[in-house]
Amino acid sequence: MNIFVDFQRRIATLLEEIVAAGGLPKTLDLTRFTVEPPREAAHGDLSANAAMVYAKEAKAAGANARALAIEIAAGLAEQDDVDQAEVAGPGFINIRLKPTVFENVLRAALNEGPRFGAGAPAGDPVNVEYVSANPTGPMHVGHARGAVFGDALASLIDFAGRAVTREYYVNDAGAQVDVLARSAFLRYLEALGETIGAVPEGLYPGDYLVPVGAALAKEFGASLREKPESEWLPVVRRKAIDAMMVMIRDDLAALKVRHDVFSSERALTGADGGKDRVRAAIEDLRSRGIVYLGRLPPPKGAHIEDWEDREQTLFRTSDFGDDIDRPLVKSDGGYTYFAADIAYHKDKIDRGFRALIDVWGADHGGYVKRMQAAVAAVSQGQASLDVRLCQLVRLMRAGEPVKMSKRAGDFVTLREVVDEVGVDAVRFMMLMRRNDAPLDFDLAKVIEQSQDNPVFYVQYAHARGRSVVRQAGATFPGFDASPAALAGADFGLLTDESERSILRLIAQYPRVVEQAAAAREPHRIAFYLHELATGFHAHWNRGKDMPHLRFVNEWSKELTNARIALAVAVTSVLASGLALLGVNAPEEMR
RNA sequence: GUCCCGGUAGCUCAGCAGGAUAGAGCAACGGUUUCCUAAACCGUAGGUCGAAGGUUCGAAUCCUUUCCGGGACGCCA
Repeated sequence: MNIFVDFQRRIATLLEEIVAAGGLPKTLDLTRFTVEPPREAAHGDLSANAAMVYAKEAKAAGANARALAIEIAAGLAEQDDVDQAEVAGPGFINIRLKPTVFENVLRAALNEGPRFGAGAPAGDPVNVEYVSANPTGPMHVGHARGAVFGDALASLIDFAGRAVTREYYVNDAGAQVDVLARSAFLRYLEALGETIGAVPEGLYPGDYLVPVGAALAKEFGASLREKPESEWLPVVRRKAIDAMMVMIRDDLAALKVRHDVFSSERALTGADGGKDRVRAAIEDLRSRGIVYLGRLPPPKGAHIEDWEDREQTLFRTSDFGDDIDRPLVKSDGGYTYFAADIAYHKDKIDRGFRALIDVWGADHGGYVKRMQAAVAAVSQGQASLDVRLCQLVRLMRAGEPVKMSKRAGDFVTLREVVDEVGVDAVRFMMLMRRNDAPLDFDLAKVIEQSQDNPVFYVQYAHARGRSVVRQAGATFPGFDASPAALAGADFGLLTDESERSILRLIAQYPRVVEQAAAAREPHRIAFYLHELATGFHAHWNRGKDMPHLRFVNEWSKELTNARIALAVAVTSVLASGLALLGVNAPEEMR
């Protein structure tokens, strides 16, 4: 139940009547105006800007914004659940609702429970791809942001009513996995008793490959040692990639990030047998005349030592909005990463997806246009790709930047941070920030100030609400706190202004969900939850000075019923929002 | 040189398709614990929304120019 959408519709109906009466042109776009909660409580419960938006059109019929507003307001004022509709300022229509509206919202929140705020199923299924960290080592803190963001975004879109598939693209086909294999082979030799000394430049030095080497030694004994690289490399590579993916899946689980589908780049290329779908995708484009042999100008800015001007296989991405055309085949005959990525996105489209979302790090920003061009080309304009860029996390330790590099081997792993500050704090902190704003993540600070982290504030509100419900049970033996029982309470007893303001916040939840999903901005949920928690804490504290405002009133079970209903609705919405963010909603704080 | 993302209170950040007197947390200062958990609450103070033009009833928000910071522009992934 979304009262904002409801009134948007009602005003649209009134506008249609005005159009029919000749007061506005027939071509009116009825989606242009908004119904929103006014910033000032004094302005009522809802505010609509319709009259100002259509002022120009009204002028043609001899009216102005205020006259139009007065007409709309008059129509609204006649409706049963509208207490008052008045025109203010340049033409705002401020609507004050009868209490029954909010009582119905409360009832809906209780009856619908965890589904309150969910959107009706609508729209194309969405494919959300996120994380896609290379299978060459454990996840580090830098990966966490995109992982948490993508996971929460997927949950949000799903809750808002669109089917979502959560996907991870495993980059298991490039040169980096050969490096991984050589690095693992070194550890294998080490496990066989050889002294390997320092890990050579260009290989991954991390300790996490030690167990992989040991497992290889256990499985193959010394048999791999005598073989040429061309023979052992595919074997070691397979084992190492599998081990890395197990590790990454564990890291994801620790961060409570889940995926439905893991897609392998290697499988697309047919490198281990099977159909070469990269080639198929390129051939498809070639047959349509958008792949050709040509030359590219040398890149500007960054000077490249070994730039060679040569004829190469190019994809005419510039026909689809990219700046220049892009190469598909490397000089050694292999596919570029881009070529494989085209095949991968084509695969998603072939699986029926028209709406694609990719979550990338900001360092891939330069890649957006060409990928969108590719999706447009491959789908013949039927599919769209939305890329959400997460600015890189600057990891700090007491004000000092910490370098994060797999090669250096001194990166801070995701696991270390999760173990230290907890998954809830990591997730909430990352989701309290817009994805396209940079984030300084100071380890020392997060650990030291974890008490001040907003996640505890919101979780505490939930725990406090649950405690209140338990308290009601202690005061009234056999108290029935089930939503069904509470939905029958007399909500007319909730007359205090701070109770009403909490009800207003609850009524906003469906709107926040809808808009956060449409804007693809999970952080709006986090901010909303903080606001709801603030309202709840504030109201709770008023009960200290004014005992008659407490949730549990031993002298009135009716009043207690109504207020516990409010508390249950608040905890229900908090739990719902926290679930979208993947953060635990505790029964009590320890 | 081109492209992308930022620039809002001392600090970290919100600001919802352009809406009414720009908000929150932290830090600062002053209060509140016989009372459903003080991991909380109340109050005070703090802002030329980087700058300049433009669009209109109205701009932190849209457009142009410009300054500052970060990132990307290679057959890497």
